[in-house]
Amino acid sequence: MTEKQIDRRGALRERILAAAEARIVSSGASALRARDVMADAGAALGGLYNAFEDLDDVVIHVNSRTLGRLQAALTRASQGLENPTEALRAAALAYLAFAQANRSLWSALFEYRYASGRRMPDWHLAEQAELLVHIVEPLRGLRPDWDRDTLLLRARTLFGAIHGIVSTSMEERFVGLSAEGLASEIGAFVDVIVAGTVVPAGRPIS
Amino acid sequence: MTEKQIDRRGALRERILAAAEARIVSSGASALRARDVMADAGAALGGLYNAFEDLDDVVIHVNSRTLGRLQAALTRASQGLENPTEALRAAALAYLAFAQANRSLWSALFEYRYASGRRMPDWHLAEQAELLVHIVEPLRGLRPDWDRDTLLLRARTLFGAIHGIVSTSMEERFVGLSAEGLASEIGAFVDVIVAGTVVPAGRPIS
DNA sequence: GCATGGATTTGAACAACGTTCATGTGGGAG
DNA sequence: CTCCCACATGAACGTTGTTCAAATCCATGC
Repeated sequence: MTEKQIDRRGALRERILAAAEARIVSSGASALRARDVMADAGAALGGLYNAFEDLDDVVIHVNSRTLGRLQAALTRASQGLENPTEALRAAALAYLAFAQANRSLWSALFEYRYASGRRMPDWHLAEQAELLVHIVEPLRGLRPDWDRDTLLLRARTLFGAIHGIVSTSMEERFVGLSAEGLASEIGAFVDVIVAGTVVPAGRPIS
Repeated sequence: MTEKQIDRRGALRERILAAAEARIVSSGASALRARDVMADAGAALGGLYNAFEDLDDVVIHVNSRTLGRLQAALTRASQGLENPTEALRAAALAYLAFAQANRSLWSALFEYRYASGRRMPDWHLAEQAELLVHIVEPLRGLRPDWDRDTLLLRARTLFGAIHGIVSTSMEERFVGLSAEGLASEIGAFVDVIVAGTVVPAGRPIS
């Protein structure tokens, strides 16, 4: 394959991803249609299956981009914060802010269900696992006595907890809550976690 | 409408719900097909739209049943426990156990997405809100100083957190964890919450 | 320039889906 | 017994994602 062919292929992939992302932003991932995307991308319907495996594959790649932006937002929010509690709060609040500012893309990332039988590809699972870094590091400052496995385990649990609070609220499963109210609630939640996690005063690390 | 007609109508609804539930259990809600359900129920395809509004409506009614069983399991788990911490742990562990024992039905209840534009009916939202009772009561024992609104707010947050831990784990978003490991992790999480929530010793309730 | 051949692009065709609707039917009212 | 209407039926419809034979493109060799 020549360089120009690679460019053409890459350009089509790019146009498809841009079109799919725009449609997800405006109408949600569940309303994404192969015909709409390819019309927006300016190519024939069948071309989708030259550039990607199928429509789910397109969504996965859009999700990968969204994840990159989420990672950047979390890094930006907690960089330079030495205090573990502040870092944890900043990361949790940045997570919430990103979800609120990118509802549809965030829903596609965490709620979209692929066609039956499909599993998320390993490379995308690995990308998602890197979100835990933003929790592991503050947690290490809070509990220097925990080993790597314990840190990772607790970070995963804490991520699930914060994600659950955010998603339960975004789905409006129970009564709605204002954006600011939710932020202060998550701040309070992080404080409770920190208060219950720190090494008890006067009890030396064993 | 005569009584016999009501019986006939009710019997068909019942057969449809039973068939849909069985198919969700064995293949998941996303693989539910109107034709399969009606074949199992022993009626013509179009009959579905006499008994229910549409296929989503069938899923909602299956979900309502599942929710009833979940409610019963939670009530059974925490009844008679006076200690708030124990009651909270019991409810959280029962929630996890139910999810693990009823994977597909649980996923349908909390992850199924209705056709675009549809909202969950109010009566089903109200049913789901009753789950919070199992958290509000122990929380009231832990913090008698909190008023009704605060209790409800914190209960909703805590529900979202526990739900998030369970669902993150069930989706195998990160590395998998054994069933027992997850249970002990949730137990530890509840302990952390309780430790960070109780009225600080020596500080009188104001 | 031009012909060649393999790769890519195309869009008609296909199968599967939820939903609708004209038609058939069964059972209670008069 | 006859009417009548509410429910049952399944063929038909529109919309999907996906496939594939045919058309087209483009780098290469002469």
